[in-house]
Amino acid sequence: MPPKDFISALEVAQRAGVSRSAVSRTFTPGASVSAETRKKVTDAAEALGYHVNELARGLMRSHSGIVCLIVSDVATPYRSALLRELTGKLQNAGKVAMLINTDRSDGSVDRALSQAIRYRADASIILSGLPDASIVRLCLRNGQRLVLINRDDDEPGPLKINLDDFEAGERIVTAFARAGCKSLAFANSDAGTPSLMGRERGFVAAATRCGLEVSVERYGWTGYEAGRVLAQRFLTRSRRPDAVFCATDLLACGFMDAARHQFGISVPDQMCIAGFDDIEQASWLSYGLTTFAQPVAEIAAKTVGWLSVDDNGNDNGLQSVRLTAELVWRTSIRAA
Amino acid sequence: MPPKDFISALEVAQRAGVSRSAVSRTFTPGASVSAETRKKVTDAAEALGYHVNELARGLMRSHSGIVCLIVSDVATPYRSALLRELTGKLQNAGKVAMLINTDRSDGSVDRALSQAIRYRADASIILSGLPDASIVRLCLRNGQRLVLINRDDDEPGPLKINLDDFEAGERIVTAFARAGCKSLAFANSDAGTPSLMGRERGFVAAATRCGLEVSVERYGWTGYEAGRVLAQRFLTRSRRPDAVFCATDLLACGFMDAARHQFGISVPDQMCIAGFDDIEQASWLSYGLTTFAQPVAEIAAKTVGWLSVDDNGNDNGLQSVRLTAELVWRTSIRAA
DNA sequence: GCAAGCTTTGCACACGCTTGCAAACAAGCG
DNA sequence: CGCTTGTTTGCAAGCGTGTGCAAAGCTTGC
Repeated sequence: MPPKDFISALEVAQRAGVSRSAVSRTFTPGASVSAETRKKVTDAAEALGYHVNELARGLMRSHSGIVCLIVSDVATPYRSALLRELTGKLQNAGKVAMLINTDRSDGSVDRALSQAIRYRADASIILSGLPDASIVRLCLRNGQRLVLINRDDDEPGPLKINLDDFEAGERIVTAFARAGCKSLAFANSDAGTPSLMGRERGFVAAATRCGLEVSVERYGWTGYEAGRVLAQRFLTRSRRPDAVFCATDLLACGFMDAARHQFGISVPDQMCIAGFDDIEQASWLSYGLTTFAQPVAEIAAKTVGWLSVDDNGNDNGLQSVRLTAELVWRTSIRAA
Repeated sequence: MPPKDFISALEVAQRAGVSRSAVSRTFTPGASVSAETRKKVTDAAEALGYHVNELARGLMRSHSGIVCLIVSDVATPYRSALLRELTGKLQNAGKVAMLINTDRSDGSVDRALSQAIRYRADASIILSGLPDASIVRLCLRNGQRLVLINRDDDEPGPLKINLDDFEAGERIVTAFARAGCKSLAFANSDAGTPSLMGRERGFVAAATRCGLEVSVERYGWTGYEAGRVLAQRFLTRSRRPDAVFCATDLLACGFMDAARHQFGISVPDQMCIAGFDDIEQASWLSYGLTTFAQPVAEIAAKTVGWLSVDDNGNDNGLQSVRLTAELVWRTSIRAA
């Protein structure tokens, strides 16, 4: 197989009998080409299998069409759902998604952003971790847009999208109270991210305000296994809680499974459970988890919309978006 | 904020007091630079916040470092797990992943490949759908490598990675037989992909060979909901199967949930269930699903390994890899 | 028929980088 | 010291594209 390089605009031009600028303009929306030459060009391009070289194009224009998605734990239900929405909407907006995995190590996000710069990405969307302020400034200085999702940074410049975590924590307390629960518990990961802590603080605040007993445990990462461990901790106590709010649906699934299958507890009769995210599994028959829904579609829409506003124009003052997580009722909290 | 363009190698060169070539060579592994000038260059680069422009670099070199992942239904547990492995290993190999979502519409994969060409990707990995032969040839002709995962095409050129689906179907029959099951069922999606059909054919073949009763239903897409519908179909029959092999873990979860919660069937006492993929949920306490494990790590390793063999050298004859899916035993099939 | 206005087209430069080539330089050897 | 060999370094020619500028072509109105 001869690794003959790609067809260039020059070859198309020669075959079509026009100048190279003509073929360039043919593939540039809004450029001035007569219908006749356009036809000649597209025909030749078709015949030769010509495809514009976006790398070269990105070299000339200041934008590449690339948007970096910086994320850890891609395989997690909530993360992958958000990924689906983002990539889909980005494609519809004519952008292309570059996926960068981070781990939880230090500097991981910084390395990702550095890659975004090397590929001259138009924007970076950060779903996990928090980058160093200096590299954030570097990105912004070069016209790269930044979106922080659920990251709660207050540096000006990036668009910040956050949920009403604190209020959700409060709201679920009243739901538990209405179900007649007296002894509340919050099962958290010890990752300590602002979203998780916001939910916790709202929950504890509302519980004490209502005069309800409340206790908190934190363990591991926000996954199923951690939920089981947390159940172990809460359910081997002398006095068990009768309502537990898990910081994450995955935690909730693990917690519920342990409660039912290892401790023989009946949910929601003996214990009410709620989660956060509304991952697909929350709706499965085995769980029927009452939970707060992350508005992933809306998050993605807001993000991509902000990226698509006119470049040359005003920086439209939007700096921060706050969305509310709706509580979707299923069967893990008993009726009042 | 002044959209002052990115720092170029020229500016670094001027500040360092060397030629532009020197800074280029400093960032090109294996190029000839003295330790002294390298130091001057890296210092200047650091001070100025210089980052190599990979777009321009990809214009010169014949490879861009970009690898396209073409996939539909990213948010699915198996798909996202594979995605995690692939992106991780690609990054370790110094490549960068470009994610392209496809839907199930016609030409969707072709459009994705066309984008891969426009960005001069070094390779494309296709996890969903099957591209048109003509565009495959176009990719290959231009030195773009292609990997088809579980797609079962026989065009020469791409690397094809497949599982022993047929054999898995056979193996699970003997497991069912050993558990004393008499009436077998296969719950499939009607997507009709080669992997799914392979599992079905292997299952049916082995069952009839063993003289066991066997019936097949196909419905919808390979998700949880389809599993519930399939359960409905099988379990409202006059004669219920006592063992069902689901083409996919998601189908199995839906099936099992419906069987237990809607039909009050006890698994595995009254009915044995097996799945395929070994998604995370299969190991959750509520399911304990006995299933075949997709060797995602191995698939990713084989893929990235193949992409990393020396370009200039031989095309190393490898064209097709066949991996085996190990059966992982849990509790959804009763012991013999 | 001519001037004015608009559209189309080609030229040529720029984008930021890599790399072959040859000059410059350093070192080893008789 | 001269010759040879090996290492650095700068020059300049690209890579494939977009786009300003001016020339050319076409249309319109008088």
